[in-house]
Amino acid sequence: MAWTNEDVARQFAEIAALLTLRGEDAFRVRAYERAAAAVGAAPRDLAGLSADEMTAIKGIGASTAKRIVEYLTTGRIAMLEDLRAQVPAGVLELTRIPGLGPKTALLLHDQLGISTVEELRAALDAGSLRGLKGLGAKTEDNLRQSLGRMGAKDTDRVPVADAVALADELCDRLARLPQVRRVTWAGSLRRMRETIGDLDLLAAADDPAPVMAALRDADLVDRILVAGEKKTSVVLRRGIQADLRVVEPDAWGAALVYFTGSKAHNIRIRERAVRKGLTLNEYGLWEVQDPDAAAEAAPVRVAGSTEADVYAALGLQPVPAPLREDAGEVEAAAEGRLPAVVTLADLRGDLHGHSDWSGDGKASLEDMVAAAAARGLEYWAVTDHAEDLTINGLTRDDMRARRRAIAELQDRYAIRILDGAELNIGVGGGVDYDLDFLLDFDFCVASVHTLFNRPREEQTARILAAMEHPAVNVIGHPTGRKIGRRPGYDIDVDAVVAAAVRTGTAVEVNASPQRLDLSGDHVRRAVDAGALLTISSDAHSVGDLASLRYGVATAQRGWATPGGVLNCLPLDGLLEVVNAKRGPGHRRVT
DNA sequence: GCCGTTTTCGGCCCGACTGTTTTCAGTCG
Repeated sequence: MAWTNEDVARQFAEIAALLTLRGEDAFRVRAYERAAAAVGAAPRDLAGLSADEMTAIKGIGASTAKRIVEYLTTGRIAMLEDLRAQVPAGVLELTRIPGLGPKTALLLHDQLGISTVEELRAALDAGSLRGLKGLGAKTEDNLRQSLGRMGAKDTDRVPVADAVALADELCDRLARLPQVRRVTWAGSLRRMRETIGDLDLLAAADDPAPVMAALRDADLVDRILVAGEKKTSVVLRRGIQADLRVVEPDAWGAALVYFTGSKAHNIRIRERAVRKGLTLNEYGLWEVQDPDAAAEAAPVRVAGSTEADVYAALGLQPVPAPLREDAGEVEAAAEGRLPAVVTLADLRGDLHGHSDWSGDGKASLEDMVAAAAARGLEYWAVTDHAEDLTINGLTRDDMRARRRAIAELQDRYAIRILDGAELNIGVGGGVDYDLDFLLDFDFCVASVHTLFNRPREEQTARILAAMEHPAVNVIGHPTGRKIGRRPGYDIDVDAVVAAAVRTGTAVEVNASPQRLDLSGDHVRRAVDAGALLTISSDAHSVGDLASLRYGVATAQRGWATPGGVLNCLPLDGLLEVVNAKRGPGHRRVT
């Protein structure tokens, strides 16, 4: 049961979807959706919890806890099996067609017996949808178009870094319009999720019409989905959807809160507004109108021009965007115990990077050092691959030669160049070279690069063994996942995190947008356990150093503070940690 | 189905846009 929480979350999400299709009470549906989210974000593995401990998690009640226990003990949830038996599998698939929701799916099934996408296609061709209540020619047309595009790459989520580039481009263009006072991107992109489903753009302008027109007419746009007064949606040629909202400047803060989400976070703070006798929408935080008041009485806006105003008026600390996932941040903000999360400016160095001494490095050592220095870093560790990685690794002689190159560069650059290596964790937990040779390095990352599909116990034991080594300072990309390409290898993250605390080894937040490893959820577990993190670019080129922002955002999503991040320490503090790991019997790093 | 510093019962966030309708349902976020 490697991914218990994710498994359970999926079961609940499916229950919610099937209940919706059955036309069940919307609040019951939401309860299951909320339970799915709560389980997915839970800081501990559910397998180790009793039903009582589960209900302590917000969003898990007696009923859902019982179903979790049922799933953990029997591997199935009877309620879900019943639902599956009642709703043909294809009907759920129908709702994945854009513009086709549960009501229409149910109508198609009940009236025409349609329960697969193929049957819908045939029904459209045969013209048998005509005459159905509420389905006119236009809807028929839209469905035909949607079906035509199913299977096209439209629906794929894009990596966060690609989305940032696209969103920046669109914002730059809109910012040039004379009507636009402010423009930015919001949504899951601002929360810095790992992948992005659509781009949410927000602009402040007194006259929205020209701004809407500018997006509709942009050459990046493939087609227009929605063209309203306050909202425009388009699909970009790149295949991703972009939504634009334009508000008056006084509503900027409230609109930014609304448009940043997450949906669950918004619901949470809107409920809080209601309890305070207020109502929150994208135009502001308002006093609730007295129903007896004169119809022409102007509504009173309590807050709206900045996000901080809106949160303050709700009695909340301002919540950094990456934390807005309804994972306890609202409660923490209400109690004034929101963490001061790590920021890019807190990073004093980068502890994982490559030069072209590694076979896969794309820039010279000096170019990398210069680039790290230009970013204002105090230290940079060059951690080229070690000899066991036969394709890219450096022999001992290579490492000695590189050491001379570092010394020569060090004379000319103020930034401290740490002589490092990225070691390979062997199948038994051993690493490259020998102890004596390893103690000549200043800093070592150790990572798994081979044999990804070992059993969980073996894979975990392998990493734990490497953590015991006095020269291993951090475990690189601890789960080995590549986003959208391969899942992580099967390890017990909680055990790794516990060992990190015990051995004084850090765990990496690899900032490469294709890794983001640890993930935000795993970071949260590490933070809760008190493990030390590194936020490292794993740069293989000069440009890769810019990835640090994604590592920082991932650490923020896991509630990490500068105090829990090794490379937020000044150089002497960092070296103290390295020497502490080595223990008294071994050579010191100075 | 969940939840409570007004509540253990009766609430549960709020709005834009489209299409098919003469006042609103469905979908989406």
